[in-house]
Amino acid sequence: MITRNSIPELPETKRKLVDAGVTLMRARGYNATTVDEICSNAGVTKGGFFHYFKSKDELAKAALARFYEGKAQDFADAPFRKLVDPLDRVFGRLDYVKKSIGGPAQLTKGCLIGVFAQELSFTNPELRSACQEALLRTANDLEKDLVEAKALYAPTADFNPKKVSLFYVSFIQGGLLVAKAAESNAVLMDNIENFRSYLQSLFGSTKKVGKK
Amino acid sequence: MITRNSIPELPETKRKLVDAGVTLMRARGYNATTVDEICSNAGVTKGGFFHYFKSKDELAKAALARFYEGKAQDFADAPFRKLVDPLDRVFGRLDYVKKSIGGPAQLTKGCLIGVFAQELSFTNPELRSACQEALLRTANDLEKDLVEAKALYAPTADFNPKKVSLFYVSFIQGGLLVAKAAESNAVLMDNIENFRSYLQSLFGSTKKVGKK
DNA sequence: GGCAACATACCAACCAGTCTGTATGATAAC
DNA sequence: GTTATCATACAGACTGGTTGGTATGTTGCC
Repeated sequence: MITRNSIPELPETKRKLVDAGVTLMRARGYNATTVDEICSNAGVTKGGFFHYFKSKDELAKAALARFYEGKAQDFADAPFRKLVDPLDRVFGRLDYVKKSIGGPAQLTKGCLIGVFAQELSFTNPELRSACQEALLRTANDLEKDLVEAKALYAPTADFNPKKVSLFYVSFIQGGLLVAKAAESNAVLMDNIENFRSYLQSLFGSTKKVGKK
Repeated sequence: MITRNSIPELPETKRKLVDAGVTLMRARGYNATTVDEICSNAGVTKGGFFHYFKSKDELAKAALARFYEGKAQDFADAPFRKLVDPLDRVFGRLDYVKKSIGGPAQLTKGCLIGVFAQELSFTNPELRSACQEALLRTANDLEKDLVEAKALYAPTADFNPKKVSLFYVSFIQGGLLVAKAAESNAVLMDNIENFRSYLQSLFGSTKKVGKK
């Protein structure tokens, strides 16, 4: 379960531990990140850590939740949300993702959800399930706009908004992975443009495309 | 560097160790797989392991190479290679991937390249680079057919075969990741169909599509 | 007899988690 | 308003198990 309302009132120390966990585990993964590292990174000692978390595992759950909530919040507040046309929101989302990734030069730090899904799915059922939920919610977020846009502009078109949304989540996650290996975000940028082009073909040329 | 010609003549014991490494690390990742596990899985003791490998790290490199070579061999031998029409080969590849994944029910064990890329890119430069090379080669394999097909059927079309190939690698890797988290291959299957649909839009309706 | 191909025992480092201690602030008693 | 009580929030030393790697055999083949 990803609990909302967990953001507002975290003790300072606990929040620092979670943040350190997010940062370190994004880069090194779960197993390669030690509790001691998290502690020193957060400026806390072991006593502090285990005062707030029963185990390393539990911190990982908190880190995943915090990471997801943070991203969800970013997207909830993003400018493209205010667009009235659903298809504008779809393309606006792509623009927003591109912008938040930064230029091809800037290194992306990776997605904690993807990291955990890859590393822990076969060994940690709880975290696997949490990753699944986070990924599905991300897809669902796009799906809503896609359903609306389809009803409005291409009601008879032969595509499934849910599947297209999962396709979106897939190439983003895969793009992040390839970007890590290639030490370049160029792939991610290009992927988004390919997806944009695909969406344009699905919606015909009924609408103007996203800018830039 | 991924060395070819490493497949033919491996000592039986060494081969078993590498195979065990591939199997275990595909599921659990690098850090969560212990040398002892690999040994017992291969029916060898520690002495045997360190007789053939200087370190766990070196086995991982061998495992990655073997995994890639195996996959490359599969694709090199696949029936779609014999098709004379490049666009047929492109769609034939998609059919082949679908078939080798199996039905949505069957669980995919994941791609070692993706696992290593995710887990080790920031901590192990050598393996990161090896993953990059493996991913790029995979993309390049499709790219060749795509270039030919474009020259033949859509020479003026506005798409970049290299970028489309990396898009392909991305959604496959991302699809595998999501499939792990969701414990279902359905996403992968759907992704391939979406990509097929995208390719059809890129090539217009000039050619028949790949068969089911 | 010498070397490759292992087996077995062993070790030192590491690491998640524990235990005990202490500082601080709230609360209650008087 | 001062002291006793207690809980929270940590600090820091410690531990037991794990793990990558080593050192020392032993066996069979050329």
